[in-house]
Amino acid sequence: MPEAHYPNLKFVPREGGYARGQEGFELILKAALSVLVDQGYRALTLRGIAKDCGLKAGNISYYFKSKDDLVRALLEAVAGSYEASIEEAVKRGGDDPERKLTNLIAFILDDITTRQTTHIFPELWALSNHDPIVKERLEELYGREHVHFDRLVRDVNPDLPADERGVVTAFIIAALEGTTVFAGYGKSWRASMPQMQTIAAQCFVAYVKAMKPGDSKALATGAVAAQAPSPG
Amino acid sequence: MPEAHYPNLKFVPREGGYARGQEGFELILKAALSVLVDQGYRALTLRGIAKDCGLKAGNISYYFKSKDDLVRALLEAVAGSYEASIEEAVKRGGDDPERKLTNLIAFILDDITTRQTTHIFPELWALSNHDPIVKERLEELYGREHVHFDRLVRDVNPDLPADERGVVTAFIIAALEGTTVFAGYGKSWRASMPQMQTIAAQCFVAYVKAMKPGDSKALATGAVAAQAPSPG
Amino acid sequence: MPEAHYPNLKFVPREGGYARGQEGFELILKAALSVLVDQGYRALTLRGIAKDCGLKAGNISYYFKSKDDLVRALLEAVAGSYEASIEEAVKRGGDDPERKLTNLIAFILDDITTRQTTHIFPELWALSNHDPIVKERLEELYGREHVHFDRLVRDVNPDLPADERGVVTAFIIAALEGTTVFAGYGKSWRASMPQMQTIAAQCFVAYVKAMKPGDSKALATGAVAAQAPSPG
Amino acid sequence: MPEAHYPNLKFVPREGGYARGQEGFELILKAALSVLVDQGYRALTLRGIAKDCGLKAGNISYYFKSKDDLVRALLEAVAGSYEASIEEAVKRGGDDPERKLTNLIAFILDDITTRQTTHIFPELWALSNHDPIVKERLEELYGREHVHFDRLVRDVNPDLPADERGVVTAFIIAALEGTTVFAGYGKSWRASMPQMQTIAAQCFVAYVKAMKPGDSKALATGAVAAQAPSPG
DNA sequence: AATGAATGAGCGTTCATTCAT
DNA sequence: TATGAATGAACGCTCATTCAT
Repeated sequence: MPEAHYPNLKFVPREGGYARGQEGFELILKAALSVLVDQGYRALTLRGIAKDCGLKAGNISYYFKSKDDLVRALLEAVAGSYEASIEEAVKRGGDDPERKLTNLIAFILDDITTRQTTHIFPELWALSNHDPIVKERLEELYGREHVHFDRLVRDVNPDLPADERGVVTAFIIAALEGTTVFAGYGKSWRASMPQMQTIAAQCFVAYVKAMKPGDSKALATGAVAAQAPSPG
Repeated sequence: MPEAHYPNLKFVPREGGYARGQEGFELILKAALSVLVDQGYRALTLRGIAKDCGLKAGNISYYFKSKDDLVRALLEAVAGSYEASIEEAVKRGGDDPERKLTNLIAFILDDITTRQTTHIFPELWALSNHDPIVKERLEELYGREHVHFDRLVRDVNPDLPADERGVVTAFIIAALEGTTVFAGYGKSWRASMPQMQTIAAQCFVAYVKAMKPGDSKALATGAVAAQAPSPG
Repeated sequence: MPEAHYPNLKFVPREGGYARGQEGFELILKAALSVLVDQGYRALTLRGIAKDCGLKAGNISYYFKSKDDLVRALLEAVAGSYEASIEEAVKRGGDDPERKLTNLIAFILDDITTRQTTHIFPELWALSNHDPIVKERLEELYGREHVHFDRLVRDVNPDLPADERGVVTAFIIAALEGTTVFAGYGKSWRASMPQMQTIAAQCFVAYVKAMKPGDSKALATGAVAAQAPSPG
Repeated sequence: MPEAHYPNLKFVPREGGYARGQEGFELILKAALSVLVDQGYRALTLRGIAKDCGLKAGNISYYFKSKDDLVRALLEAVAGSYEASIEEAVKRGGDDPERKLTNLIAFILDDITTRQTTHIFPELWALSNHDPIVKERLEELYGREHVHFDRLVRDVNPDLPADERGVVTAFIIAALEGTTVFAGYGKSWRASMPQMQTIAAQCFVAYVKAMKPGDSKALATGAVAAQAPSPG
């Protein structure tokens, strides 16, 4: 259970590596993460980070040449870590496609109840609307998540054309991630997350299994037929 | 199509009405909304807002005695407007329960493709994690949305116990709202939103119809059975 | 007892009189006085005054073309009122010179226990160091007070040369006014003011009576002889 | 002659010492003192202080976490320095009680002719009416001054009961300090200060010597008898 | 590697003042 | 007369950043 996978943050040096010691580097990023989680993006100031890790503000500029740099590194660490945890969950897998999909759904929904995930991702979503770098990294992250889900969806329903599969997969991911806001850490429906896991798994697995090619053909808004996948 | 329902923002005076002119009041709130949508919360400064509406920074303090006040009024306007648009969509309704539910799903998914909705709500989600006022208002907003959805879900499947219905309803809302991040304005899956509307409607309506009492009983994580709702 | 002689403030129009209604004029000055007494000079803002008298800030600029003007008018009102109350006290007089002097001393010491006097005069003293207008008006005020005291001192000891008399008179006034800070309204020695009145009267009357010409001849500092006025 | 004892200001670090460099700390306080003396409390702004010591406004916040803090430190420096100079004057003493008292009176009257003292103390008196911290510090300062004077008064007239002695001492201090406003730096009677020193010494020493227990018994106002201390 | 010190820009806010109505 | 609205300047303060040590 990913109770706290951020402690496992892997801080990958970019572009030839950071010039100086790795320890201070990680120290700062962990402090930044902590501030972001505890106090939000507005409070993510160099002084705040410095205080959290016992350094002085000036010294942070020694490790990161600008705050933007630091934020980017933090973004990378967070995204990379999230990717890694999904990867791991996928590997733990299960015995058959449906079970694998179910388990991955459950894993995602578990993860978003984490304080870190609940607090960080909405910040990233907000940032991504005005910061192309965040936007791109987030798209990459969700792209990789999409690959994993898409593979499982294909295994569950091999007859589904790739494009239709892609969309339904995207919707499933959107649904799961979106649950953060409603049943994440400290949210109103947090206590119902176990039931939601059951519901999500049942709902999406059943739907994927029952889908037939052409089912997701778009209908004009207002004329969307409320119908189950076309009976075969 | 709610291409731009924020221009229709109703600025409801609080506390017996604002003492000062309603015009400047709305002018400022519209400017603030515009800044928030265009540049994000970080750029929501008094000077930024002032520039956007052709005033000077000091003058905004004449209308709102603090920035907090302004932000709260903006929050109220945004939330109230969203509530109103949902209300309206519910009224437009449809001929039968399934159709009503389908239409409401479609409406929500339409609305989140709006630039305003796509840009504002993630900001609110992020803020809500550290600002109790935002959190509370958001919970109220989604609480009202929940009431509407819950009623339709009940009409579609009257046999479902209220508590189970509440959870599945919450999950549906979470799924729809969460789609903002993936298929909202400017997002990767934006172009697939029509298909997603179809998918969401099919998936959730079918699931709700098929649900039997006890289906959403929580299963131990890792042992979630990938099963369709128990066949009746 | 001058418990509240500021309500008797006479607002004398200057230089041809103020163009408009006397009522609003006085209203504003009274409010300004009230703010000054209650909250100090720092809080003496147009908005503060306006709030206190139920007007709007802009309207004050209609009566006083600048805040400086208002402050000057307030200064005039306060100083004039203080002068008037001294005048009155002098008139109430007494039956013989010593008694007159004693009574005037007692009056001054009574007056400075007033909340208004205790709060306003230190503000004026402070202002006078950097504002020539305040300085000049204060000098005029104390000049007039000096005239009254000087006359009584002369009556008590007619043999004293005018210049020596002037200095001892000035010292008496300084001593009395200075008591504001130590035994004025809310001050540590406030409760001992009755005894101080006795002490001041005894001390100064006795000294004045005993003075001989040349007594106050300055001695080099550090060599000041501690001696009573030269015994005749 | 204490022409300028403020340059000797000892800036005592509070709370275990200031974390930052002592030099800049003192630089700022000296600049603040200079601004206060030269331009008054109204002009005591961070920007003004900064300009005076060649720093930028923001940097002052590095040394003092708030302006209040700075003002408090300045208050402490000023008060402490005044206390120290009195202490020193007391030590320089004299050969007998009367001479000691005379010398202390002369010292105080000398000190208040200093530009700094003349300009600063009225500001403090004014502030003390609305700022409890200033009020308290000032009371402490004058309390210490009172101790010194009270001891000398006791030596001059050992028969005087402590309570009566306390009041007459307080009055003497009030008289001396109050002279600031009339014969301080730049004041009308400044040139007569030497004579005032003689007068004050003669007047108060003679009075104290002649006092008998019960002399300062309060009389009903308006009935204060103008009488010398009861003849023994 | 780390700090203390400094800076310039910008923040929210308050203020005296102006002006059309 | 009186108000609402607006302005420009200044306020205390925070911030990211720089740089000598």
